Amino acid sequence: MLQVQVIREQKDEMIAAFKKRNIDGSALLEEVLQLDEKRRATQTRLDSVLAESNSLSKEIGILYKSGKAQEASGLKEKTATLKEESKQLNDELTATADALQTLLYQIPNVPHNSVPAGSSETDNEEIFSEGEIPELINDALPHWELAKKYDIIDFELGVKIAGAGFPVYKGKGARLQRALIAYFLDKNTAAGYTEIQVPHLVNEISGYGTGQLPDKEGQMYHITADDLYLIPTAEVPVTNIFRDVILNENEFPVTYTGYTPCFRREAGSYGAHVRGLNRLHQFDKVEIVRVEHPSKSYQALDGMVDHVKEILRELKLPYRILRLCGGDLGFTAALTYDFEVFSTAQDRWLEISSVSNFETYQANRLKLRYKDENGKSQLAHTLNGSSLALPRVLAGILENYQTADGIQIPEVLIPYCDFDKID
RNA sequence: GGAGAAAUGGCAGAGUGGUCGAAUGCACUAGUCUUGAAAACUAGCGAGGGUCACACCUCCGGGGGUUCGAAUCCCUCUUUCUCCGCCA
Repeated sequence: MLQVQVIREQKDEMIAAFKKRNIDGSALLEEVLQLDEKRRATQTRLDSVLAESNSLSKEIGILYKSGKAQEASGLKEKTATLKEESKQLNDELTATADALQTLLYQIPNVPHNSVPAGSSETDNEEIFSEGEIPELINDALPHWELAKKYDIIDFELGVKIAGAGFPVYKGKGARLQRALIAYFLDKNTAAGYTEIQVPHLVNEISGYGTGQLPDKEGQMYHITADDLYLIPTAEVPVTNIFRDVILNENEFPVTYTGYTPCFRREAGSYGAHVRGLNRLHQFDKVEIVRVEHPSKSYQALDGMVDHVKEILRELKLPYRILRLCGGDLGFTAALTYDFEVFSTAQDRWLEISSVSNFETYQANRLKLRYKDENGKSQLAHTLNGSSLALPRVLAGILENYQTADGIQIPEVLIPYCDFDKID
């Protein structure tokens, strides 16, 4: 959520930046400023009515104490009008503040300077690529065929138990999945992230805190009986640890890593590109989350990118990094780098990580602040990234490491698997 | 799931209708003292809105109500604790 005060000061810059998202922000921001002005004016009027009524009440108290009940009841009549007035002003204030809040919830984050303009993923900017695209054997298979051939993932069984998009991993497939989780967590903790296990269901407030609500209401599974949401990413529970928190400056940086399953309804996204592991309703992901001082957050973002790079390098997977364009940028992000692994057998790139700086956008919703050197509260910056999303990494490994007589296990994973080949 | 108790500042803990945003202690910050540290002493020390700065306003788990006036009384929700039941 944007800060009204910043909108007041930088409206024109914001409008320019929103153009990169193909949004005309001028009317929206103007409305915010008008509502805010109305809010403050109403607040001021209400405050003065309350001040008067407060002082009358004090007087009445003193009068009663000194036995002048007659005079007191005279003053009481006065307070009745004030009460009526304050009630009205309060209703007005609440309505204005709600309208302002609703409006602010609808405004996405301001794209960072480096974000290219663009309308779709074709406008994303490739900034880096690495790794050899392997030459595959003649009858190379996509991962869903490999999964069947070696009996390591059973998609039909998942359909039977839950539905499409809920695969069942078996034998070496399950073990490889577990190996990847352990390997990612080990890499992250070695890089200084504290491992954490969090709830997989969150309440509504948490959904608002990180920005999944109200924007992506339909994306999450909602348990209506208890009004809880299945997490679409560990970002939600992990970042919400810091809701209503005021950090000391010396507590920066805060770094957490956590493994969770992720649940996404993916309503309406069916078609050729969602076969196999490409898009699931339930998948596993290891996430990294940072809370940073505003002056350090972009440095931290670069550090996260380097960290993910290192993992992919160790896995020896061919990948590229994209800087998302305004049109593809998530609602809450100021800058996002997507990592994509090349899926040889499908001949396409698969997104396996998304690393973002949200600046103060989430912090403002979360009320996540720190005390600066003057003892004033300032909003912190939040960041997060996948390291990594499991199914597509798995797809990439299966496809890129296939040979005529089985699937090789990447060297770094062999200690975690206790086998070096799926055959 | 049933019965009872509770929820106050970073923590502990007073406060049961009026100048209470809230005693006191601890912690913390600054200063005095000290060669230095500790101790002691002095001062400061919740958050938000508002203002050039004051003033002023709001917040004692959340929401609603009673009252001229609520941390204090009533209703409701949430959470925690104790006992019973159930259970991986």
